[in-house]
Amino acid sequence: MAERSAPRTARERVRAQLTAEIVEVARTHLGTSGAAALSLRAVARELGMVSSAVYRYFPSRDDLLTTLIIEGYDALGEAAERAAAAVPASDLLGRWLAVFTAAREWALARPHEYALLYGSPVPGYSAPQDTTGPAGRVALLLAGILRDGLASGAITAAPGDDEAIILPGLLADLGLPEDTNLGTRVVQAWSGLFGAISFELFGHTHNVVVDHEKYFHEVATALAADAGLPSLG
Amino acid sequence: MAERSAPRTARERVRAQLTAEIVEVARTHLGTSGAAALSLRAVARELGMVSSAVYRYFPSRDDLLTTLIIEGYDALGEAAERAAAAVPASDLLGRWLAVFTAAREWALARPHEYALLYGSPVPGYSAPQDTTGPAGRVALLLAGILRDGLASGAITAAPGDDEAIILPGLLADLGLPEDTNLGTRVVQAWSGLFGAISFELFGHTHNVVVDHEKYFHEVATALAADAGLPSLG
DNA sequence: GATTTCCTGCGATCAGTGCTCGCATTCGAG
DNA sequence: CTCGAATGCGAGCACTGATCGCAGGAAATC
Repeated sequence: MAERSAPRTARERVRAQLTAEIVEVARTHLGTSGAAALSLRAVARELGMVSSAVYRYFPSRDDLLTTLIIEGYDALGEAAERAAAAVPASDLLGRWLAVFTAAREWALARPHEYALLYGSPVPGYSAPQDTTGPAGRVALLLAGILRDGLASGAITAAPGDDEAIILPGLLADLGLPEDTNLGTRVVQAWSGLFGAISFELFGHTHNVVVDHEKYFHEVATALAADAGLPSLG
Repeated sequence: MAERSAPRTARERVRAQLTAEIVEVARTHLGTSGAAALSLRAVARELGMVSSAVYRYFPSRDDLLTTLIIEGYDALGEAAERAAAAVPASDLLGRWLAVFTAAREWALARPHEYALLYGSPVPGYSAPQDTTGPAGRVALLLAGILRDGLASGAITAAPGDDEAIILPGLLADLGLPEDTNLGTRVVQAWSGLFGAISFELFGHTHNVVVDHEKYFHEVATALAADAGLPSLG
């Protein structure tokens, strides 16, 4: 298991590359056809190999999907982090809105991949446990903004029941106090963010909202206000 | 097309009943296996007929799913309406919370059916157009509460850009003014409601929220406050 | 350097799926 | 009573995910 990250032998190198190629082709197919239509055999065909050969790299179709999910969470998280980092750290509302907008734009650019992350869980019905890390990156960003605001005094947290609602260890990890409602507000904003994106992307606001961008901005600022962010960053 | 609702001949009667039976068996299978695993052949087997016979009743698997979706929206809407009707009409916050709680409980009781409604759109990627009616019933309820509050003076609407965000004809249908933000808040609450349910059901708040019921109540009241509902109904 | 183990790809195969089509049977309207 | 429409059946097509035994070649061991 040592030196897993640095493939020494030629065999390991070509295996790593072929694995990456399979994922890449799969993501392309995912983007055009959707997750339900993703066929392991079609991926194999496009790579010029027979279907059973793919099973040397992924034990099942669901494992391939899980890889796509993890990479998707990572890509989305990185996009949000980059967008937030481009805003002055003191501009709390600006960072908040940057995270929201980046997440929406990432989703709009690849709806099927987004649906894989935040739609119905497709592999069986068990939430993949090893995806919790990458999946939380966006929420981490939002929590970080609140923590910074708390430290700088820009935010005065309202008293609340966080310790009874949010997993206590998580609050500690996030650096948030236990007797306020900041943790709840973070989760609410997180859930509201992807709820809004899902509603737009899955067509629920079709024939309801005419200016989706403006609506989204409205939701983002409302959630920011709920979390205690002052209107002027 | 006349007298569609009252089947006269024996043939029409048995056809209507068999159609209903197919849907019922399909919903059972959906509840245990999930939408992706719903097999038309399995449904046919359970009904003692051959798979091709089902095609006399539903032109395709997706049409069967569409029927399940529409019936699901209707059932969910009816559950929410009944819960809201059980609260005194003057208790605005009580009605609001009743809608929220009823929707969550409906979803928790049948996660797969809920996922069919508010998860990733499964038939191809086109949002079924004939589902927009039943799908809006919950949103209609929320809008009705705000309209009542506006009429009784319990709510004073904040000025807003609704006419630029929400489809104007819809605002008129809902009886909401055009120069406030009530329409936007309704949609935000609607989206936040199902965002919260989806997050809980799809496992995103696993290892994050410990008391889901309390958290949900918190979100519901926060969205009510955003919409202008006073804390005491 | 020779040998043996392991890795990899192949082809055949299995069970299952959605869906189509032609053939009987049966029901209901004329 | 007759004829057409509705209904069910079974075979069949093209496809899927997944398994298995077999061959060739790379890698590790002797």
